[in-house]
Amino acid sequence: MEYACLALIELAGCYQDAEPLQIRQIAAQQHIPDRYLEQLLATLRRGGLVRSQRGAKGGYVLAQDPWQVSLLDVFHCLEGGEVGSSQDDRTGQQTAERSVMREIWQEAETAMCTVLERQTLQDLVDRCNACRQADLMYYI
Amino acid sequence: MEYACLALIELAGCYQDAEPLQIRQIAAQQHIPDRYLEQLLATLRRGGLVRSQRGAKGGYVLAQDPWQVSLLDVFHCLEGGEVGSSQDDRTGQQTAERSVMREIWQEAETAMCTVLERQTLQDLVDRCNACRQADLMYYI
DNA sequence: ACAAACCCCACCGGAAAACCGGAGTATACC
DNA sequence: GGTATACTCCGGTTTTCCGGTGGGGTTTGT
Repeated sequence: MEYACLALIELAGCYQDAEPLQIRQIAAQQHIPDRYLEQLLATLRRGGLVRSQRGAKGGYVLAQDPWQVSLLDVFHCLEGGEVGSSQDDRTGQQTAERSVMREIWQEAETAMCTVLERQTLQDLVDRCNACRQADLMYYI
Repeated sequence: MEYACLALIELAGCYQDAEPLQIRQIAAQQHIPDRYLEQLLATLRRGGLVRSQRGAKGGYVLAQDPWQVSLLDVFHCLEGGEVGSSQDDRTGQQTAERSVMREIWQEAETAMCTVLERQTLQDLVDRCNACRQADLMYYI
């Protein structure tokens, strides 16, 4: 979840370099176990968020421009495709209370999604830079 | 999480009866395993949301009026008290990316909470009744 | 050919949620 | 008081998810 976003931020930061970033580099930069990150990037690739270049000098590149990818896209990609469709339907227990609860949960989730929707990878990169700037100010 | 809310809705619906509701009844009504519901209600009791009456003819009653309890209260009660304090802090890896990600997550959570905050138990009961009415309409 | 990189599948371990079971203990009612 | 009711506390089991690891295989540039 979080690791995938960190990797994407890293990729977005080097987007204009046109050089693929390797798993090892991202993992070292963000202090993430590389073997695990590999799986996450595979998921992101299957979701069409990144493209991979195999072989020597290979690596990963963002499939789209950083300002076209929202955090919501990342979430939908990671959450297995179907999120709120975890219906049991066992014996068809559809009490009024249950459906109302689902409604509320849906509303809450939607509220969360709208927040994530208006945060693109570019925004995150910018915020990171601003954050680092502030850190430097602290030193002076 | 969800089960606790269902139970509270049930309790809110019988609030004016001044008769305590038993676990068995709630469990049967909402198709929840009763032994599990027992634990949830114990948590809600410790959180001050419900009161329990022991012995024969005992059961549970809402501790406050249904319109004074929001879903957010329920959540805070169930989420163990401390929610956002799950920081690892292992080796102090506080990269700019990580703190930015935490910020976003916080924002998303806040958005969800504000939705939950303006839904009281009374609202849910009303919505349930409206839902059932609509179901009856369907029959005609 | 060879090494650097991605690719795939399967497993492990811990944490949390969901779910029982049993031994108490308080209360109502006779 | 005695008994039945029904909550209370404590522990154990199963399931699920996430982070993490291992051991292969396949593609690609030099």
